[in-house]
Amino acid sequence: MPLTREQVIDTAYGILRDFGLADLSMRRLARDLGVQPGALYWHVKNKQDLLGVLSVMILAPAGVEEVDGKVSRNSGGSGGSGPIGDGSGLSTGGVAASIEGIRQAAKDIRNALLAVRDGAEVVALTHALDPGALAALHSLAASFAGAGLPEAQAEWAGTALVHYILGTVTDEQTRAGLIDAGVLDGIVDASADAAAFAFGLDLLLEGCRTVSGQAG
Amino acid sequence: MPLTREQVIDTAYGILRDFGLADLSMRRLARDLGVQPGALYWHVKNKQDLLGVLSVMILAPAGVEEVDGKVSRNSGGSGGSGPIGDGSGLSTGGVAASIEGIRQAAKDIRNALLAVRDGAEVVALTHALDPGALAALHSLAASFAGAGLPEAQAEWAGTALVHYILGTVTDEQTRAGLIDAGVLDGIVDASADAAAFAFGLDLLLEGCRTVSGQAG
DNA sequence: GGAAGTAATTGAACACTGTTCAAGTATCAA
DNA sequence: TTGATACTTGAACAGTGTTCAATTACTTCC
Repeated sequence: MPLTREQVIDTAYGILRDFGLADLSMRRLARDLGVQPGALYWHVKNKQDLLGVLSVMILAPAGVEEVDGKVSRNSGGSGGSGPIGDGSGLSTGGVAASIEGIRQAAKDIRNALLAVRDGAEVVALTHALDPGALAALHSLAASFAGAGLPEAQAEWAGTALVHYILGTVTDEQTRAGLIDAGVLDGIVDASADAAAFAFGLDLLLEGCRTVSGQAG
Repeated sequence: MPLTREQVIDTAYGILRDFGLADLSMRRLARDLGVQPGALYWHVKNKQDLLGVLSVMILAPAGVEEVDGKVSRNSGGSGGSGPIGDGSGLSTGGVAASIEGIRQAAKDIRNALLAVRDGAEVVALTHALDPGALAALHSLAASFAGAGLPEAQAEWAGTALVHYILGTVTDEQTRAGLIDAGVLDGIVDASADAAAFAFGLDLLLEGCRTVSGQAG
């Protein structure tokens, strides 16, 4: 039977997950599928298009679903959802609840990125070429609107958080990759990374609380 | 007369500044110097080494000087320095003064990055492979220690800020590049970008103030 | 069953990338 | 002038993403 787009994407995802972005070349992908490189371009527009699809897959466990253009959050990640996330897409609680929801969403996104090698880099690449293409990031950024900030500021806060997440996790994974390759020595301290991430998140969200309090 | 390392670096800097990272290939660089590509490798270890040097040059206007291993800040950027920056490398004022100094340093770094095409991307690349290689970023991160935060938290805050700066400015420049290339439409609104950056910076620094106040 | 038409794949090529290295050429000191 | 050092060349290696005419596989219709 002929090659399908699904096979191409799944195999690409497997290479990325297990070997990283550097190993995900069109030729390597074709070889793994037992096919010539040109064949891939029947199923996929180009490599960036493929990475875009992979970005969505990477972020899927973070629990954003798109149905008929409506976006709702689904309490992704491991463990119970926080005090928010009723699935309506509209915040029901107050400012405090919103901020806690954002915190949880940020952590969910980080976990999703960490589950795939170079996940953050791939997502950052896709996001750079087309912010708004990734629902998970877009809805995270949008959720600041329900946190007591005026429109412009809410947008700015959202992009700040997205940049922080992608930058931090990209660094974590780059460091892990270098250590893994023997270029850098040291050990990967996952709990330290998690603590550092949580602290930076605290700063942003505390700042958000303060600013929204004084200029609501 | 023979080619010098300085010529190589200066020409590379010129290509980067005027045409961007995509145009800075070793072959293009060699062509501009009227030389074969192999000749470059007598003066420069490899491309990453070259980018490392360029990163230092890009950040130079942000006003960090390295003399005998000691790092001091030199009130870079346009306009007068803030209430800090006495050049001793040690903060003399209180927490508030430190935070204002950090804010100014962050803005200076952003301006330095914006002055060169893809400046943020180049610096981010260098920083990823070796954090601590770039004095300007390192000293910015270190300056949180004088802002009333315990050691571990100060380090986390520093890396958070660095990630925020590099991520945000990389995005600004990528967007500008895409618009310039006609891939994306819209106009570059520099003042909006500056306001967005300043707001994200506010969040981080306000958060820092709050956290340092409750857990000094 | 055979012809027609579409769907999919091949294989080769294009225009690049960073990097290496034996061989050759300048340049300078003895 | 010889010898050594400094530097450059030209070619090659091993890749990269992408395109496209020609070819094969598969399905549909008569």
